Order: sequence, then structure tokens, then C-alpha cells
Amino acid sequence: METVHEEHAKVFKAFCDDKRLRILELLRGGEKCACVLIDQLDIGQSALSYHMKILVESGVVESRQEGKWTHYKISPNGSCYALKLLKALTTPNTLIEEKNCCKR
Amino acid sequence: METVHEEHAKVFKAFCDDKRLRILELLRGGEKCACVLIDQLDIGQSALSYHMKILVESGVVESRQEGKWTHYKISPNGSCYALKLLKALTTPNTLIEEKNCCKR
DNA sequence: ATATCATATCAAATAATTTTGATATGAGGT
DNA sequence: ACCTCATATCAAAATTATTTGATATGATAT
Repeated sequence: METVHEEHAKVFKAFCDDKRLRILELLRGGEKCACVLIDQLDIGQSALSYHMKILVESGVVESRQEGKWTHYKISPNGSCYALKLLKALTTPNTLIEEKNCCKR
Repeated sequence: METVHEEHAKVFKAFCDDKRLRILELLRGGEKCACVLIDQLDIGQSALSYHMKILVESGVVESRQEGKWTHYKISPNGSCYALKLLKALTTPNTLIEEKNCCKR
């Protein structure tokens, strides 16, 4: 089982590592094949695969299989979700608490 | 020296750990003293101090000293910066690239 | 069927993060 | 000055994340 906090943390794992930020930067330029990413990033094939898994699991990146190639791109939906989540996690709760106080 | 990616990663370190998300959740209810946070979170004094340092370094939380107590709250500025950064990190680059292509 | 290529997965090694317990610091109170 | 309290810092231990090299998988080509 997974707590809601672990679930949320997973989303931001995409952004808390500089290697993954490098990858995202490349993907901002458009969809890229894994082999292209390996060329641009001083990183092993296996390590890239590991990071791509984390990125895909965060929802911020989506992958597409085409023959033997895997293509990755930034997911607009996933990014939007991350944005909304970040907003929610940093917005004061006070209004909601007040609302709960007055349900009489 | 620190790369821009490491700099950015630091901001999202605040959100990629479930303990820190628990802390942020408490802070959404308003400013809290460290002692209050310890009471609510099954965590040692030293570990809390460690996490608060990461949160403050991310810019998302700010601290205020009052006598022997340290009070923490979510920083509106820091949160806004994180939000804008997240937006920037997931927004396609293509328009900018096109602009560069046409400077003739 | 075999060979090759791209990527994923695995296990072990390495590195980074987090927790713990001990001690340090600095503010108040007596 | 001394004592106590709240928090920070330190070093060691424990845990988790990442890299590496080897192997597995699954697609295509011969």
C-alpha cells in the first residue's frame, strides 16, 4: 500500500534530480528516442532506462514504442497535474478549516 | 559551484519526500513552531531539524526565530517561484527555437 | 532459424540521503 | 554565573537511490 504522500512525492521525483532535469530539458525540444538521449547525456544505457522509468512513473513523461525504439515526450496532462498538485500543496488550508468550523 | 539544474532540483527536494509533504501539510494550516511539528509527526528532533533545513533551502518554507523557538511557515514567494519554475521546466521549447531560427 | 539492434531488467557495487544518539549553541530564567 | 529548554550540528549507522556490467526480451532483418 502507498500513502497519498508517497503518491505525491513520486510526481516530484521527476524534478529533484539534476540528471532528470537535463533529460526534461532535452524533451522540451520535442519527443526524443532513448538513443538520442544517450548521445546527448553523459550517461549509460542502463542508467538512462532507470531515470526514464522514474520520469514515466511520475506522469510527467510519456513513452511510445515504435518498433525497437522507445520515444519519450513531456506529457501535457501529467505536467498539468504536477502543477495543480504543487499549487495545492502550498496553498493555505485556512479557508477549508473555517468552512469545517461552521457546519452547524 | 552549482549547476542550474542542481539549483532547480533543490527547490523540488521539498516535495519529493513523504515526510516533508506531511510537514508541508501541517504548515498549510498556518505557521508552526518546531516543537509542535515534532508532536504531530512521528519523527525525532534531529530528523525534523534536518528536514526543515531542506525545506528552508528550497525556498518553499521560511523560518522565524522567536526567543528559543523557531517558527516555520510556507513562503508565498518561494511557492510562487516553485510553481513558475515547474511550469517553465515542462513547457515546450519549440517557440523559442523557432524564434532563434529566424533572426536574419 | 539465426543474427543484430534497442531497450529493459537484474544483481552487485557505489554513492547519497536519512535516522539516531550525543553534543554544541544560544536564549531565558533563577 | 548556572541551569534549563529549544533547536542545530556532528559523526556513525541505517536506509535508499544510482550506477555499472551482465544478461534477458522483443522487434526487425537476413
